[in-house]
Amino acid sequence: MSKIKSTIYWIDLFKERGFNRFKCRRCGRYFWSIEETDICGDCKEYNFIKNTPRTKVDITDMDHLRELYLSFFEERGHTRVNRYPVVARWRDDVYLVGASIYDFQPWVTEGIVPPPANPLVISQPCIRLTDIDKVGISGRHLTSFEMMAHHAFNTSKERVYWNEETVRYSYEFFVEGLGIDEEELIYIEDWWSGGGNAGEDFEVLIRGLEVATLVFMQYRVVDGKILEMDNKIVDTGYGLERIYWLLRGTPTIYDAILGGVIDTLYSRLGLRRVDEEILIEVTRKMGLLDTLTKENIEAILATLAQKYGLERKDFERDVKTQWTIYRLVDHAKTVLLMLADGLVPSNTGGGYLARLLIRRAMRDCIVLQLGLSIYDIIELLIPKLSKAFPELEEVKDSVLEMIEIEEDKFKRTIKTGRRLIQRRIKEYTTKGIRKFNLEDLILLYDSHGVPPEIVKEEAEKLGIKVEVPPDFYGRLASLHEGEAVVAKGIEYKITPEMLSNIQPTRKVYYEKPHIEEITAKVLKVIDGKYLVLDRTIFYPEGGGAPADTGVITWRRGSCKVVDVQSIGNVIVHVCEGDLSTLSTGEEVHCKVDIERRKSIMRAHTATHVILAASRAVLGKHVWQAGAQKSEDSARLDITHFKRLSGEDIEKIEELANRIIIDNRAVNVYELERNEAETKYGFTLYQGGVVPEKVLRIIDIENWDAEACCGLHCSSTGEVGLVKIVRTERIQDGVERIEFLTGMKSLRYLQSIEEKLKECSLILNRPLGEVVIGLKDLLEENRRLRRELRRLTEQIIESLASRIRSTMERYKDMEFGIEVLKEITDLDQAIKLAFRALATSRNGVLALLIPVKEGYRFIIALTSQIVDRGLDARSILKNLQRTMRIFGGGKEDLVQGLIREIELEKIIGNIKRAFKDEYDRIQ
RNA sequence: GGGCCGGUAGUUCAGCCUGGAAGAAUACCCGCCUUGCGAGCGGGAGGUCCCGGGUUCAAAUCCCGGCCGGUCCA
Repeated sequence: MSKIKSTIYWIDLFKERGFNRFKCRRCGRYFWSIEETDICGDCKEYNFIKNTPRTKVDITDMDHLRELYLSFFEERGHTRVNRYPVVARWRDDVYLVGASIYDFQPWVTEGIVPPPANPLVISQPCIRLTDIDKVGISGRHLTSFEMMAHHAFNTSKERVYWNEETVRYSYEFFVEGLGIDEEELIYIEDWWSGGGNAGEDFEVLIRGLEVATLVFMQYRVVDGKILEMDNKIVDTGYGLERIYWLLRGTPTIYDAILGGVIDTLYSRLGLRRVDEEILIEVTRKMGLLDTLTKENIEAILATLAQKYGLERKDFERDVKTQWTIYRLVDHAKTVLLMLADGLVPSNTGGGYLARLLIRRAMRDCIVLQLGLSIYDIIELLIPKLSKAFPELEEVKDSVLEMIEIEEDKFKRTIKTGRRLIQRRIKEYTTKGIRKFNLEDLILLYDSHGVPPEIVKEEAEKLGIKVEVPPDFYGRLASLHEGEAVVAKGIEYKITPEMLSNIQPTRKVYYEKPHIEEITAKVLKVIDGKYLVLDRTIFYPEGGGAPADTGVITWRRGSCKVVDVQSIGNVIVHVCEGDLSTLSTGEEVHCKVDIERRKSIMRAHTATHVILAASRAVLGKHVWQAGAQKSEDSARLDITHFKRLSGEDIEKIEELANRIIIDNRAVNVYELERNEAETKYGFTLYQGGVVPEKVLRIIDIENWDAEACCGLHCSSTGEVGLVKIVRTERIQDGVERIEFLTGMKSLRYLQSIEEKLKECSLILNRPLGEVVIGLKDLLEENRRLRRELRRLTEQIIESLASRIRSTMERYKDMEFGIEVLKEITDLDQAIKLAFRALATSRNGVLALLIPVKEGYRFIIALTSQIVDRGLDARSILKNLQRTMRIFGGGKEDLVQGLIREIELEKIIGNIKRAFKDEYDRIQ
């Protein structure tokens, strides 16, 4: 991408303070520094470890540092904004928040919604899994971190601040806020792009460590072209953990931020730590590697082992153990943040990322045979983190339960995996293979979730070599490459441009949700199908609720409204009927199908009631994962880590109905966004609502509050009876609840009662005894089946002896042809045939069972006669020359169908075929 | 959202590719051996082959659809 030449990097402050511009001889980038140097901070090894920069404040812990930062910017005119959840529910392009700016994308950055405050300061927990493989090893990578940030949103109308002020703030924070010498600061000129936006930026480095990035976001990237935006956004990011590490000067970032937990783990496990001096050197070397491969890691370790005169294997194991513990603590913290914000582990979606982390951590524990589980670590972490995240205490129990369940699931996966491995190896040994097949290795992971490391461990115990190719996961990726992505079709041909000159539609359905009819003025008719009015009572499709239907009439005609869509802030009515007699400006009369509307309103209010009931019964981790309301039924998808039990459902149903009987008021009002978030928290955003500046709140008195644009009952009593009719697991971690409201619940119960009554009538038992009656019936059925089998055995036995006595002879062949009336099942006939042949040596027997097309038949041979060369299949072939006979089988048994009626002819043919074929083998 | 794997005796699974008599191990019941336990030996009982359709003379097996479970990727 071509960089735009810009004077944006030339900051007055630099001149004032004596910064000069240099070019790095390593990376070629320009940078600003007071001290003269030809190498930028990024290309140097760290030099703050065990040698921290001088500061004027003594930072006691991370909470202290965070507070210092936030209040520093508050004092400089920024409004403090609460952190957002790490689960990015307001976006559909990402699952997790990876930077503070994610909180404001796309609504604020695109200028659709004003920022919650301007300028603002925030400390946003972020999760990034892109460098997951470096975590632990590099000494500085984390899967979760806090991005402290000050943001300013400049528009063409309002300038807040830009490059000069931004750099000045950063300088002041480090030099005045923390009291670090200005000579320590290095500002590297760089370019940032991501999420469709781009801009120049400064990387701020102190002693080789990047502590902040200051981005001047002012371009949009479309098809590789860079276009200037109207909105210019100051997007900064100060790494809380990075800065804290800098001030602590510990060998790794993990020791700085989670040292206490790491110490506890070490003493609990009774393991030896790597010597600190050596660890520092390991970390320095690893920190400089761009990509970590097994080879370059081991090369470095080998060199160091030699340098310090250590046994290479021991040293490697100690270092790797230490890395693993770092990684475990890091992953555990990230998982904790995810789960605490309501992510439920799953086989799909965002929940999968939580599962992935948990499984990687568990795999490490197994491979290194640490007597540790991620559960223990999370238990240790909760008290440490609850100062910064007080909500952890609240969700502690369900988080720990989720972890427990995940651990069990993975253990089960490993257990099945071991069996699969053993089975493969059994196959190998019979075939004499000594090496594990790569295809099997891929299959085990891809289809069964067994990591290759586990396969290696298990298989090598059994003496089979396993080679895991270095690009194992890459091969998997290419395996999945060809998978198609299906694009969603666009339903209507109305674009926002076609509506650009039209005034926003007045939404009378919000003002008066209960009125049925209204008069409105025609603003535009598009394609003789789409009608735009100045005001409407037709609710458009949205938020999981379908559009209203109804009729519109005017002086010379009328039409049906079949769908309603909201495009921008214009409501478009999709009509069926002749609109040609309609002219712009004409008055029309609108009438909605009010019964249908009321049904949907009941379903909508019930959805809120049930969601809150689910949270009350199951826990705070329950979030709405989707919802659909229709005239006839409704469904709500909730996140939950277990299948809903019958008891769970009963409790939810009961609680929901209690709230309805209470007849609580459903209040609808608008609230300024920040105020709403402070008052209710992020549980407001259940239905994937756009967080606008002003939110429409649906508040069920002392029960539930959600931002929602739907139409609701005015009190819960209007919902009527709520009946959950079905639950379904739509994916791991998401349960679907289908329910009915009002009269439909009653009708449902009535129809069930009706069916029960019918059962009672059929079983001839009172209603209360149908279950017992049914059980008795099934038991009797089983008993009769056994009885039937016993009797059939007897019949077979007696038929067999009858057949034996009627067998005829041809030369030394015994043969028989029998028509069975006592048996209808072909399998029983086969049993009978071999039973009858048991006493004969050279025997062949045909059994016929009459059916409507003719005769089902089998022909069975004794093994002796087969040994002598007679083949049942050639007898069949012989018969096919004279009869319409279909079938097949093995040498001693053929079966099939004879499509002939005349029995005597059939028997004659079979008899002749027996003799013919016997003669042929003589 | 997409891909892959699986559903057979109480349990763990084989059989499926290549259609033709539903199997093994284990647990269970009975007997024998043993002072007793463990174990061993012999025998017995245990099945809606997930459900529905299709192909076929014939389906656990092949095809389509559904349900359920597992798993990987985004």
